[in-house]
Amino acid sequence: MQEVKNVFDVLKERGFVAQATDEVELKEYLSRSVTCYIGFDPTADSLHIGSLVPIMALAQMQRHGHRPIVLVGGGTGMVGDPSGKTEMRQILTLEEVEKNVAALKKQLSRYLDFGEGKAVMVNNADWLLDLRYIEFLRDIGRHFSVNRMLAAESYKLRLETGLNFIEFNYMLLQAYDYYYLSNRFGCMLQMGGNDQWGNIVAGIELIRRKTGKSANAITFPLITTASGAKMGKTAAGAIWLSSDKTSPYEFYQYWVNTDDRDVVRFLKLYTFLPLEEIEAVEGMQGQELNACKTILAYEATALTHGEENALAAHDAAIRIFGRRDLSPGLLPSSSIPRKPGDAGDGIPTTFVERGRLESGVPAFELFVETGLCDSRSAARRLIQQGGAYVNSERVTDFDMPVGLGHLTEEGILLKAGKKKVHRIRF
RNA sequence: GGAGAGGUUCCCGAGUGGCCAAAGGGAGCAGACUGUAAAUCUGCCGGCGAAGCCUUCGGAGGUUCGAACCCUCCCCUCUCCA
Repeated sequence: MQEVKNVFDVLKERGFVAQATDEVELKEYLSRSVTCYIGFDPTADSLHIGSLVPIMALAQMQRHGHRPIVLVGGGTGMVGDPSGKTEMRQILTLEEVEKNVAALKKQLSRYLDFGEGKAVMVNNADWLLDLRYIEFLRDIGRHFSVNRMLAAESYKLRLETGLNFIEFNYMLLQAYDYYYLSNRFGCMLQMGGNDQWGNIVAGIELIRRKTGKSANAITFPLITTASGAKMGKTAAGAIWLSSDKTSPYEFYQYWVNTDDRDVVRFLKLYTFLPLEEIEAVEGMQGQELNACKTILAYEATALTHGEENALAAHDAAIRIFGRRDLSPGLLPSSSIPRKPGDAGDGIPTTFVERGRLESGVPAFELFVETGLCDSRSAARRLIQQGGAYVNSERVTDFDMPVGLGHLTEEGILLKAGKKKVHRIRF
C-alpha cells in the first residue's frame, strides 16, 4: 500500500504554514480522517484573492480525506475583527451580513465538495446571536485574562490608535466558535491567517479549560508579492473571486503578471499541480518563466471560474499578446491546451448604439464608457500621454471620432496602456 | 467629569487669512526600456470638450472684499488626570 503523505507535510511543503501548534500532536491528529475549520468574514458579497490561501488549504484537506468546516461569520461579522487592523471596521447591518453570507456560501461551493459528509458549512450567527450576556460572561468570559488579551499581538496595533469594547470581545466570540465546533463536530483543528493566531490560541485554551482536551492550530503566512504588495491588491481595487466584480480575463491577467520571484511559490499555493512538477521549474530564470506564468494563470482561473472561462481568458490573452510556447514537459499535469486551437474569447465587451458609431464617438468618451478610464480628464490625460489605442493604433487626438470605419471582425478594440483591452460592439 | 493634542485630497503628512486644487513621500496611471516580470528614468495624478469655471481640507453657522487657515456651536479620535 502506498503511503499517503500527511496533509500537514503537504501544507508545509507547499508554503501554507506560518505557525502551528505542536507538530507531533498535529500530525497525530491528522493521521485519521478528521475535521478542521476556517472562518470567513462576510464583509463583502464576494471573497477576493486574499482568501484563496485559506480556501486552498481547506481544499487540500478535503483531498486528503478530511472534512472541512467552512464557518461564515454571520455572528462575528456583526462585531468586527480588530486583528491586524489600524481602524475599526464598518459595522454591518444584519441584512448586509445575511446577504453576504448567502453569497459566500455559493462562492465557496466552487472549491469544496459539500456533498454528504464531505464538508460542512455553518454560520456562527446560529449560535452567537442568541447568546445571553450574563450567562456568557460567567461560562466563557471568566476564562479570559484581560492582561493576556492586552498583550496579544492582534490587539497591539489597535491599542495604539484605539480599540473599543465591541471589538475587544471578538476574541472571545471566535474562541467560543472553536469551542462550539469542537463539541458539535469534534473539530480539533482551526486554521486561519497568521493574524488569527491569537484568536485561535484563545479558542484552544478555552477548550482546554472547559473540557481538558487539546486542540490544534495552523496559521497561514500573510501572502505578499515579491514587490511587497498585499496579495490581490491592484489599482483598480481588489481582485475578486466573483466574476461580477473581476472578470475571468482580468483574473487571468493578474496571475500572468506575477512577479518572477513569486511564480514557484504561487504555483504551490494556488494550484494543485504536483509538487515534483513544480520543483522541476524551480531553477527557471527570466523569460523562461513566462510559460509557467501562463500555466499558473490558467490553473488558477480554471479553479475559480471553471475550465471554460479559463480557456476563454487564455485565448483572449493569445490574441492580444501573442502565443507563448508551452512545452509538453512543463508542468505536465496542467490541462492547459498546448497546441493552437480555438476557444471562446474573454475580451470584455461593451455594446454601443450603432447610430452613435455611425456619426463617430469622441475617443475619450468611449474610454470612459468602457471603464478603461475613470473620468474624462483621465481619458484625456491617457490620450495625451500616448497610452490610448484603437485597434493597436495610437490615438493622437483626445476627441478623435471612433466610428464604423474602425470596425474589424473583432469589433473595435480599445487599449489603455499596453495591457488593458476592451472591445466595442453594437 | 477635568486638562491637553488632533481630524487636510486613495494613504502618510505639510500648510495656520490672498501667491492653495493645497508642499513632500507612498500608492496608482501612462511613456521609454523590457519578457504582459522586476528595477530605473520621464510625465501625469479632484471634476468639466480645458477657456475659465465648479466641488474639496470632520459638520453647521459666522467674521472678512477674500477662510483649509480666524470666531461660535456640534461630532469624532487619542493622551493624561478623576
